[in-house]
Amino acid sequence: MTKPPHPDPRRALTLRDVSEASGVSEMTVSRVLRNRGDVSGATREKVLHAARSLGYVPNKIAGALASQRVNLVGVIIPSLSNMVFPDVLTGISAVLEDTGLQPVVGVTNYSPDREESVLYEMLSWRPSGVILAGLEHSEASVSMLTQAGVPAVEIMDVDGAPVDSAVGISHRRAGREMAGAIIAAGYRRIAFLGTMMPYDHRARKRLEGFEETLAKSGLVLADREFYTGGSALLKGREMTEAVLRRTPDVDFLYYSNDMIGAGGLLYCLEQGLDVPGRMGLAGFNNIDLLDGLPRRLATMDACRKEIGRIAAEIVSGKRPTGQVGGEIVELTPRLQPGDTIRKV
Amino acid sequence: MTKPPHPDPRRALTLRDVSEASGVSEMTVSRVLRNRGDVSGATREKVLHAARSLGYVPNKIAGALASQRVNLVGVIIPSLSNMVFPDVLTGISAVLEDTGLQPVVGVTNYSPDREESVLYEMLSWRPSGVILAGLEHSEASVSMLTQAGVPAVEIMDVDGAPVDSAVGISHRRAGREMAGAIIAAGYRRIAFLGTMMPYDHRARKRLEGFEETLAKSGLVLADREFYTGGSALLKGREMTEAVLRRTPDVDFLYYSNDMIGAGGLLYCLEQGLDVPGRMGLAGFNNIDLLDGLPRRLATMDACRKEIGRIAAEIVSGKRPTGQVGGEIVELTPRLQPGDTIRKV
DNA sequence: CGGCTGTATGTTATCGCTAACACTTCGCCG
DNA sequence: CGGCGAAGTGTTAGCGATAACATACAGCCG
Repeated sequence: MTKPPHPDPRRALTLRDVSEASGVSEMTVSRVLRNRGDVSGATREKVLHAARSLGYVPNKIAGALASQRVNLVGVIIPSLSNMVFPDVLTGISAVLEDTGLQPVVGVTNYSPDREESVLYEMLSWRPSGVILAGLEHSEASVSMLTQAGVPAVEIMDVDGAPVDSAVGISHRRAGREMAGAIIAAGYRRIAFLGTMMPYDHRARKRLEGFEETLAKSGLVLADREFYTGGSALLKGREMTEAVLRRTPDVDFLYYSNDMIGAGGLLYCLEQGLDVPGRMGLAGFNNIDLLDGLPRRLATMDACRKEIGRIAAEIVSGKRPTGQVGGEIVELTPRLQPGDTIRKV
Repeated sequence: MTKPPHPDPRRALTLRDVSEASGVSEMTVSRVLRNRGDVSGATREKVLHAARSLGYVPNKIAGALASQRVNLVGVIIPSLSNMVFPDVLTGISAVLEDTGLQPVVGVTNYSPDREESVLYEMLSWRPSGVILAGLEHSEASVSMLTQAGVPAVEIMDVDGAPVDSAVGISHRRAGREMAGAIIAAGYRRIAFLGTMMPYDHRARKRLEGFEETLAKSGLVLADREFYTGGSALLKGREMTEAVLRRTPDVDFLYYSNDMIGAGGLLYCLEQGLDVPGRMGLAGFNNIDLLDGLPRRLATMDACRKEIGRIAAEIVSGKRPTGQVGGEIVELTPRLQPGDTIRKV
């Protein structure tokens, strides 16, 4: 059997193949492909041509092992179907794009155990940074993060102590401010409708802040309703119906997210309720979807893209930070009164 | 300076650290951590204890290089904000979970150039398979895929020739069937509202199939309207308003996706139009959101989870396929008439 | 009790690439 | 015109793990 023009096609190409095809050393090929060091124009052309015509794709595994550098950033979030996280990812990608870093996404489904294993898996690839949602993590996760020796940014929340850096808003404060606005508008029989998830700490903190401010005005929640899973829009409807049946005199519905809020709003409008006169509504997150609703739901912007951007700046060392350790960036959520709270 | 109990904490731990801490060879540690080969119970315990107490996280980069095996599967999709792709990912993850493989997601924003660079980046990590949306790719992408020597599954679409395997539905057929149902219900002045994106090939194919069937009944589109970017729900409203103003006598609105369809539906109901009597509507995808709408939009299920599942089975070699090369799996989209098409 | 089998462990040689340094040529200056 | 710096290229030695083979030590049989 004679030597074929291309060696065994099942074997992946290596630097050596390119080096042989172009008549220079592997090192020079490596330099050309990474744009590093001095290489003459003629050699560069030769090498690039050979690499392209062979269809060579560098092996980053070997490269990373040799250089002890990995251009990946782990991003760990609870869910993709939440609308919220794609926005954060957009912010992250926008910044990372011109740093040579690349985000790798892991999803936990709000489970601390899954978070731990996703984190373990990610760290085993030795990323140059990690961004993860929330401040609550298993003990093992925290110790992995500190051991890892790379920047870790906890995002979305600042109510607590981060392992390293944190970027987010205070959900307690968001809850308090929303309660304040609702009370100021004159509503008094207020119900909460939200997720059941024991691990949605941010929704929990918003509720805590919310009730705290109600209490200061001598109020307590008139009713509360929780859900898990399913189409959020539909759940919003169903929960709203349940609350209105059970507690007909409520005058305000505070939802833990915009999606169920939108469902509730559609339901109220169908029922012919006077919104915001007889009934006020508010959600949380300021998702795009709201723009298309018959009426703009009151909500609070969670600064999602901004959070992503800043987190990415921190992991990529782009931030003009003087300090050695982590930094905490608290953003301010903006109340969007929309059309579902009475004007004062 | 004396030797500290733990060596330089900035240096990441290696097998050697664990091996020294437990008094066995690196090889034995490696065997324990991978559950491979025969290791005595006593040694296993010793090693596991040492690894845990040190907080050792294996270096998969080195492992992958040595074993020439990478437990990653690249998944390349156009967008995360589309609602569609998270479902596909769910299907993929569900299957991969018990194969030891892990999906890594890349997003192209419907740009062939970005697709090419995302693919290049992924292949440079030598994944054990690639799943990517659509059958249309740049020449370079196709050649990378064939060269890579790993299973490649093109998903969502089967109208065309795949590089290796394909799993999806025929969008031409979906368009034809929807047109058939609409005509059968007696609608005649039909408009199309959809994405402008030149690279949304699947929407294009649906429209082609749709017009084809219209033509067979001697019909042509009464109007068409396109959009790019923005909140899809809002765009659906705006486009619908534009069409109704421009062509008041249309009696059916066919949307390229459910989200804009939902916006259109809300608009029509607000205008007090008789749906589905005076005006019929249909979308595409059967997204969850529809469950919460005042009326159920007619749509067609794109079998998203199923597609993800089967694609994952193919890349993981779980499929009882006899053939050597790729296989093509065509799923059948199901028409969901909902409440926005007249019953015949 | 020699030799054989099998279990439990250690040794050696990569995997494909890059850091660090060594080595040529030049050109240019004193 | 000898020497020195810079530009361009090559050589060597790992990076941290695993495959494949080698070894050690039981137990067991004829």
